[in-house]
Amino acid sequence: MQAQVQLTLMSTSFPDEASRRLLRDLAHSLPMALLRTREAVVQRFREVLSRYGLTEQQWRILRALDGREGLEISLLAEECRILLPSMTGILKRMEARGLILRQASVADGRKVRVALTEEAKALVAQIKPEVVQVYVEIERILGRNKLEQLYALLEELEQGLASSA
Amino acid sequence: MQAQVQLTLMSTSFPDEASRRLLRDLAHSLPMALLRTREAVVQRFREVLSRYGLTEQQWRILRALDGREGLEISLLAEECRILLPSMTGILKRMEARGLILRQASVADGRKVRVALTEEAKALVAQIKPEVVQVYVEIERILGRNKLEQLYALLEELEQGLASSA
DNA sequence: CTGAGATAGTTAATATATTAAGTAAAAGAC
DNA sequence: GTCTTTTACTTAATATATTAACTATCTCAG
Repeated sequence: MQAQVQLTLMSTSFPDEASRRLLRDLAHSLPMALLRTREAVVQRFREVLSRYGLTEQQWRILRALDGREGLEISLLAEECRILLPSMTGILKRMEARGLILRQASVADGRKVRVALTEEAKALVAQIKPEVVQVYVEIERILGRNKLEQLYALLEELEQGLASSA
Repeated sequence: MQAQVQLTLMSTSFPDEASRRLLRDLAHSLPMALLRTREAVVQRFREVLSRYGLTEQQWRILRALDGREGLEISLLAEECRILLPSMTGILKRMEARGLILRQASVADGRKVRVALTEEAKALVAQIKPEVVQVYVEIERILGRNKLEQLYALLEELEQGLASSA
């Protein structure tokens, strides 16, 4: 079965319908499509964030912590989809800049909670409206319905891949 | 107008309908949704590619060069959505491993064309069927219609953002 | 020609991503 | 209560992303 697929793929002369469609899908390339669109979207946000000396990842962390008391690093990492080794460095830089505070847990010596400083909260409040404007533009481009549709499809695929893992 | 939005966003007590929807969209976070889905998709491909000691980026380059005589580095970079400074390092590693060849252009001393070695072509032929199987699974999860729908929405948003840049 | 720009790539510096190891504290097994 | 395993992070090593600066051509106006 696997060998069959390989064979038809390697002989490009007379591919049957099935492998022709697979090849077209391959040309589509879902990772590339997701990358290109994400790149285009993120660029808009980056234009805003870079004026404040923030990276996209730092903004994700600011957004996740905003309006909360604090969060364990692991939970924060999970929510922001940033791996722990990356978090270590990012939080170090954010702490050095005075955007976050760390406090070790008394109950569990391994856990560390991080929270926004007042300065960071003010920064988030200042940036948020500009970020909202980017969303407004995106919705203007795609329309509210299609945007919701896109969210739904992305979610469905993510969940499907996760559950069949 | 901008100040208006900011004001409603900062008073979380009684947000009106518009800002409430904007905040929900913000919680959605399109970059995060694209990231999460892409992460889930790419992980499947990475399981295959890592067995061959390839990164996702290197695979994009292999795929782009496969079946062609060669390509200028700039064009390759554009097609693979990899920035030139990154390309320099990636191509260096791929050349060291014997996957690509470089040849300076005679017509234009600045340009460099890269092409796959025979070894690389054989590697691509070997890996391709496994990659196709990942696509088969993705299509099984989402269904062909929804998958095409997803591609279309991603494309439309990307184009929209590009043209309104 | 010739000098001002534009192009193709690389180098440099900093920030993240990814995988593997390592460390310290906590939870469980016995 | 020790011993093993798990958990929460950090460190290390390598690969890539991003922005800026630099080099060697090339192009083209004058």
